[in-house]
Amino acid sequence: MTPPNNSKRRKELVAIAARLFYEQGYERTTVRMLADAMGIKSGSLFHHFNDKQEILCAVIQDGMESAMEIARQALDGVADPKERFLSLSKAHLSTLLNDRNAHVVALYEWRSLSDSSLDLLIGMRDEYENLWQKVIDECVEAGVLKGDVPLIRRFTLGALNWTVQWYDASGEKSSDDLAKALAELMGMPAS
Amino acid sequence: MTPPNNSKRRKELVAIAARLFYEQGYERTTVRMLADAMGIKSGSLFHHFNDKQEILCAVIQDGMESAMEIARQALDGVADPKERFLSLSKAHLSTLLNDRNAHVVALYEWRSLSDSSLDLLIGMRDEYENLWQKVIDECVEAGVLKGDVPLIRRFTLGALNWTVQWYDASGEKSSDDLAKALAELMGMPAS
DNA sequence: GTCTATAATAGGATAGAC
DNA sequence: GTCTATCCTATTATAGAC
Repeated sequence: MTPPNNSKRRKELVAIAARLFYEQGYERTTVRMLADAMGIKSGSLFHHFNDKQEILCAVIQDGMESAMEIARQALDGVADPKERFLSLSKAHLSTLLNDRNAHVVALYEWRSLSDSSLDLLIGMRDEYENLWQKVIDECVEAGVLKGDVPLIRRFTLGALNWTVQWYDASGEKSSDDLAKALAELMGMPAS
Repeated sequence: MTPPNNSKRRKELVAIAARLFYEQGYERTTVRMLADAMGIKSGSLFHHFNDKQEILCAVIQDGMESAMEIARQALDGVADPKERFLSLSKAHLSTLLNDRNAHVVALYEWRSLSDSSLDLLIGMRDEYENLWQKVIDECVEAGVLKGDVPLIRRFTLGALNWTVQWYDASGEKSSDDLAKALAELMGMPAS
């Protein structure tokens, strides 16, 4: 039987898998590659996970959880709608661009999940999007943004999520710089 | 030997491949699936293409070419910077959301290309991005947008490209509606 | 919890006839 | 240009010993 889902060892293995899935994509990463990176043989992998897809599910769960946690922290104690939007954007980009891996996988590899994994994770995704929805709602109510809130949320997350495709961590701009630039583009210059 | 790259038959096959790659992703699509959809046996596929990856390259080439053509048409005869931006956005979303397939594959499956295919295609991508760069440049010069132009281009294309992940063609909003909404969000309401 | 060994199959690609 | 037949390897997953 596989061990409990919250074992420390499993967490480590999931983090390693996240890195490989991030670097090469889920489908191109074989269980042998995973086992190698984990320092075990491929047969041993199946002591921790029932199948390959379950590893992906665990990675995505991990990515969503940490994104959620960092997002909540970022909003904690911040009251001004513009500031909340900026802080949430910084948190989002931070998980994507600095601590790359799990959150990126969570955004880009949904297609490879089984239906039952999808059921498990879709609630977490909705929860995260609701956080954004509320913050944008506050901005609209405060008059610093205008338009259809779900649409603004989707455009914003699109602009942010796409940074994964082009951002160069060794370049001049920090992920915080990007967040600021996006807020400015949307008519919310730093006050 | 494989036939010339511009044969009509090959174009048809590439379009079919584009649909499958769009629906399931490149890695999850097998050459047998491709052959089935094309109405031939898998062995026959290799009369038209040297290997699977070459099919992807052809699909992406196709996607970039048609996106480029539609973009040029959209800008033709339009002078006002704001109008040009809107028109280009509409064209981009139209190739992504209505005539889904090749352009979507072109955006999302770069990772699976071989180095030599990459060399071939990277120039086309740059050309397309340059088109956007110029239009945004014009907007900045006209004072309707402000900020770092490459950054604005990337955020804009991110917001647009991400629509693939959530857009529902059977919903109320057309792809043109989305383009308008984004322009408004960026402080360029229809005049 | 990890190992070795291996089963079972799927996947990309080729050869040669028609 | 397509078919049949098939090769060859990679891949996921299992079984049983330690």
